[in-house]
Amino acid sequence: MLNDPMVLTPIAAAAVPVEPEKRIRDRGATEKAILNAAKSLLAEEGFQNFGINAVARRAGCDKQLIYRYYGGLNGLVEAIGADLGTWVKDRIPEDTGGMFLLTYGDLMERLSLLFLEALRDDPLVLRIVAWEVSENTEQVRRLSEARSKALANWLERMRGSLTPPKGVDAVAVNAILFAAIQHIVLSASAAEQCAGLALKTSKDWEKAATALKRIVRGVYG
Amino acid sequence: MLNDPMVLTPIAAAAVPVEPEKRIRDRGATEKAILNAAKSLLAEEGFQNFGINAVARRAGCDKQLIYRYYGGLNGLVEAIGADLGTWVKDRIPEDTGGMFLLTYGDLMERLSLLFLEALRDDPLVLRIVAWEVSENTEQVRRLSEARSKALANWLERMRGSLTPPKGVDAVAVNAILFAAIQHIVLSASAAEQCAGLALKTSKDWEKAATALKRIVRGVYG
DNA sequence: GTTGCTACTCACCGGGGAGTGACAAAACGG
DNA sequence: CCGTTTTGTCACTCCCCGGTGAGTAGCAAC
Repeated sequence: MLNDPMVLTPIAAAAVPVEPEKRIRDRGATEKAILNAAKSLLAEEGFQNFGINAVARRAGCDKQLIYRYYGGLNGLVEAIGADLGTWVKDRIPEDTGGMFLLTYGDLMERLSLLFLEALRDDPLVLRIVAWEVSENTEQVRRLSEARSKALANWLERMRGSLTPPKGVDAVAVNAILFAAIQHIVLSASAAEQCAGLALKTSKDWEKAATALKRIVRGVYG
Repeated sequence: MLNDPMVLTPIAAAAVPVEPEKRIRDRGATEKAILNAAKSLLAEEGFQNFGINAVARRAGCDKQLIYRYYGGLNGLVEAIGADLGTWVKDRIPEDTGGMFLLTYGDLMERLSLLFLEALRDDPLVLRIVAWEVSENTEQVRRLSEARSKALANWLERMRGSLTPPKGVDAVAVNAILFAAIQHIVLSASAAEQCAGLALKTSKDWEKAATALKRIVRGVYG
């Protein structure tokens, strides 16, 4: 009643006979295309418009394939999360550039700034952070866990034999420090400012970095 | 074809003749009901499921009234934002309890903790903060502005004649401090932890507060 | 060939969202 | 009393979502 394919299809097919743009049959490539589509979609649009349909559209394939290859959105998100385990390591130089890190304060100052930089130019992870504080589903919880575990691990490995000053709860302080960094970058990406502090130009960011250093030095000396 | 009201309606009407539960006609009350519904919905469910239909459902009225009285969701959000201007003032004691705040450090320590507390038990504002870092629409931007303006104002008023230590960019440092607080509370509400720091029991929170104090004292002395 | 597997597409379903126009009924003004 | 305005309700359209079942196109072995 509404649509009669037997009438419509031949006409359409005749009107647009070419423009095949045939997707070559390659499961591996398609899977990658889907994963990349998902990542870039998440990075560019955020979790708000993140859905099966949108990913399929961007990947240029049918959503059915997402169900088949990843078992739906959940599986796809999990696949994204898998990369997260190595994010910090990949993003941040393992050796801190031959610097002499004599004290725990030296270390944390350096790591804070590195983390800030890394977050600043990884929109995907940034969106995930935003997601983590906005939703509390199994999906997101897994992402969150993967990320925080990797982070803790990384911190531990970088620490080496350095120890924080006596009487300072380093876990708590570091959590606050990293929370601050995440929120600053989040705010900046959403509104180009945070609590009255402009975060647009590189000059703005220098100010933020200086303040951050000061804070770190304040606690850790 | 699908539904024939002429057949169905009389039957239904006859079957359920009573149960009037008549909404009394009172525009003011209805407006308030809508606004409260919107606020509580936002506070409890977050911005994700925040929409005309949901608000109307919760308010127990027709969504048409939201369009009529508030001009749609935008207007409604703006009405919510209007309260935000006075949030800090309402939530936090004007006089800091007869305390002796001798230094800028004293002040900021106190304000930080107060802010933390205030955020912790105001789910609505917390959700708005999450919204601010997740979306960048005109709607949210207005909320954000109202809030940050009020915050800056409040800080300024509380500061009085106290001045930060020389050489410290108080604006930047405070932005980072408040960012940290916001993110900690956000994280806690979403995952009961932040960067490996548990944030569930009051003991956990004491640890966080102690660390925060240390940080503040570190920069401001 | 034709049989069978794999990669892929299509058309459709139910559901819920935003938004709108027409209507019912109470309240008000004369 | 009657007409108008205000207040509230209903029914409907359009759109997009997630999900699924049925079908198509390439490809390889027999």
